[in-house]
Amino acid sequence: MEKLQASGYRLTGPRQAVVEILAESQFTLDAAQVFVQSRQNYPSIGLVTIYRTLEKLEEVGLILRVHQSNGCHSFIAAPQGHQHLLICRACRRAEYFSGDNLAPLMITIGEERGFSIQEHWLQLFGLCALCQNKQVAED
Amino acid sequence: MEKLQASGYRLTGPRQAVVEILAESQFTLDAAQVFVQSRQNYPSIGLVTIYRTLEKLEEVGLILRVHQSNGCHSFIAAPQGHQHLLICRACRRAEYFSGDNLAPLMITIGEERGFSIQEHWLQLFGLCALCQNKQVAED
DNA sequence: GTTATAATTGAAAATGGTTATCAATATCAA
DNA sequence: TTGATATTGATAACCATTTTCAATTATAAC
Repeated sequence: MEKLQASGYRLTGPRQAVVEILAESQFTLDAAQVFVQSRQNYPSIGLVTIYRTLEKLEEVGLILRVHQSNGCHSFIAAPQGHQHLLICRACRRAEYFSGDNLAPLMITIGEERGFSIQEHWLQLFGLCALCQNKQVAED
Repeated sequence: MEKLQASGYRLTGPRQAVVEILAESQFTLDAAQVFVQSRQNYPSIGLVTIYRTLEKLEEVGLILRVHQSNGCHSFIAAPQGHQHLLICRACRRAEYFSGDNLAPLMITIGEERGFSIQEHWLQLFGLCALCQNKQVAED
């Protein structure tokens, strides 16, 4: 919330509710899920406010937008530094990891192809320990 | 087209038009772009047919769905084997590359976190040689 | 503490990409 | 050639997300 305020945004009940939900969640959440959960802390919150708050939280760098194969977006609290996501396809539990050694490859590829590479995007998909003995879903 | 037929689908003019567009494109194309371009070969084609054909081509493995940050999907002819995409943010030119050495990391991460990792997803973004001296767009 | 101002909110309506419906048409096997 | 069935295109429906707008609220100035 401090970071939101530092960016010139006002501190409001609805925003606090959304921040709390995302800060505590171990799962990626889409707008509808954030809406349902935020209502428990702030019953009068509207879905539109969810979208607007998510947009601002992303802008400020507090949350990340996670792309799903159905074209919808989920969100999750942003990590410290540069990390990537490991996501369970069944329950959408998400954990960060680091240690990919992609910098040399990016340099090589960039030189070979004449691209100036700005960013890389890596995500792992699988089943978490809890879901491995259960049914499967999709991205 | 042979692969389409081998999968039990009929060979039709609209499908041929879509396949040709994607087979020849150096860029990722979204449904609307495929629609416009396919019309040049097959003027009566409808947008709905574009969506249906893209769905089948993806199912058969002839094209890949590329996720964009705006939530829309683009498509591109599938590569040989396991490769990843390097995409120009300005013109959406796309090239495949291989050589990421992620297998060891995936094993390590999977063991550490108790995940059974099924898939990894890597994409590079930047500016192609032709666009480096021009304006920038987004994913 | 009050007040003024501008940001924020929620409801309803609009938007835009994608999907379902359905009658007409075209493909392919017999 | 014919018949069964997949495919097509137009229209309408769908659904996540945005826009609009009047009412409310947080914050800064008093």
